[in-house]
Amino acid sequence: MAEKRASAPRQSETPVRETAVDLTGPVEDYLKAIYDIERDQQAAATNEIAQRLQIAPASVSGMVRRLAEQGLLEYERYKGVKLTAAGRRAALRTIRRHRVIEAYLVQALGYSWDVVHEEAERLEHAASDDLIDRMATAIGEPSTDPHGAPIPTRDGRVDERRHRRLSELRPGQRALVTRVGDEDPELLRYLASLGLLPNATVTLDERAPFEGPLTIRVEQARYQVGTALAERVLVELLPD
Amino acid sequence: MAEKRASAPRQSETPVRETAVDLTGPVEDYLKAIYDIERDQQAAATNEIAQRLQIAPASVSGMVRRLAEQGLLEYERYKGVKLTAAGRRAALRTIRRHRVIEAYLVQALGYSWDVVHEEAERLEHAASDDLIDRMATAIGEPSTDPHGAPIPTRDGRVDERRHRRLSELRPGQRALVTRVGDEDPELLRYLASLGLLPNATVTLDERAPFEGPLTIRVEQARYQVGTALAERVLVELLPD
DNA sequence: TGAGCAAGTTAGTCACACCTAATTCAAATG
DNA sequence: CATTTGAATTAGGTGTGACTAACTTGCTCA
Ligand SMILES: [Mn+2]
Ligand SMILES: [Mn+2]
Ligand SMILES: [Mn+2]
Ligand SMILES: [Mn+2]
Repeated sequence: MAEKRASAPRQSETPVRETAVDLTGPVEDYLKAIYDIERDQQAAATNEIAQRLQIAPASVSGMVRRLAEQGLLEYERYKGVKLTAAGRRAALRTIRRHRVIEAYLVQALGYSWDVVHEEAERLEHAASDDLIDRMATAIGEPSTDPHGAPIPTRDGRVDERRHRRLSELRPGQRALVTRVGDEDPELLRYLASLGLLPNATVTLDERAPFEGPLTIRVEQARYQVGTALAERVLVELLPD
Repeated sequence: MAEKRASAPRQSETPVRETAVDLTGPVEDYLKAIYDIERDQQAAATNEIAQRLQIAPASVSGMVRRLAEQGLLEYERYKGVKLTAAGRRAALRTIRRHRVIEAYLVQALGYSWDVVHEEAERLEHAASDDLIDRMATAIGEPSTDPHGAPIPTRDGRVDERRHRRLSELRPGQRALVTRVGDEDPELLRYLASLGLLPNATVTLDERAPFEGPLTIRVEQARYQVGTALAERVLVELLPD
């Protein structure tokens, strides 16, 4: 027993500005969510954070104020939040953990890709940096997780290329699947059944009007898929 | 994101007696500690629980009352606590997790035995049953952890044989090391340097009077060790 | 320009898990 | 059998992270 708890009492009299140590699980999840939202929009809105974390917007207001006081966020009331450098560093550390864990579970323990997200969502807060590094080494330092998301390096660098969505292709265009949404096990199982995995080649044949279904080809096979699915598949355009 | 939190709000109006679901990390540690103490004494004293968990006795009083209300403990004020059947089940589940994790870290990831306890102390609360089973399978379903402690089975059975301490041997007796204390990394490193690992054969040569140092032999080599060390090494007597 | 409304914040509450200080209890001792 | 004492409990308090209900704010559109 005798483990350090995150909720230990403040006993330091000197309020020294600490270098982002020992964040709680919930805080790590906030930072991840904000990092994610910020990649699309320029600032993360309260409601969007709340939706991703499945909590009430009022709860987000409170937390966000505290994180700003700790120097992890820039926050102006009614204006949304942005990560500070410290906040971004912490977010990337957690994201690295999450993705290394997912990759390890699949490659070393035979997990299927549709269930690893949930497990990683908990383990990311409990694993030490050392464990994460050992896992990464054991599976050959992969550069992406099982869903194609890039794994940040130990020192917080990450491939930030923004890919286009399968739904944005023009008929006739061929592309490489680079990354798919990782949160919905059902979606992942369905994608697998279509062969729509990272590194697969996909061609958009037709698009029905008014956000209608797309006709795609994946390695010879033809499928019709909805836009909700096509929006969650990121691709890289292939030259003709 | 979107993970289930242990600190979710109570929204059920019906106070149904639930079947021990979803315990928090601290609660799991309490149950483990109480299980451990109960193996030696007949009931776990408040102060002893507090000491093991490194928290104030007052905190234990409060927690113990809540756990009793949840049906995990039998508790009578000023009389100490005992695990109920449900409490014991939960304790053994956590202990299984802890020990499987320790074994996996050593056997699959090359950890050294002196550091795995701390890592397991956190991971035991985050890993799913499925992950634990996969880990166990991956390393061949070991029956003990790296320190010789028996791993409970999936269905909560465990080898409860009580071993004697090295300090209790009589001069001339030969014994097999079965298990050593797992919490102190320094002790573990020292034991390793003496070769005093599970499955080693040890002979007690002499014992100095008044709790004095013991002279032991481990595979030909002769050492003098203190009683504090010898109390933390469990052995099984070998016939002459 | 000023309603109306959605987004966001504040106010007040709760459970959890810890703390210190003060008090109570039980068991041993003279 | 009263006193002492150490173990245990109670009282009161804190920080975290959630909630609902009530409010403010800022933006859009008539
Ligand atoms: Mn994921
Ligand atoms: Mn998480
Ligand atoms: Mn251990
Ligand atoms: Mn623990």
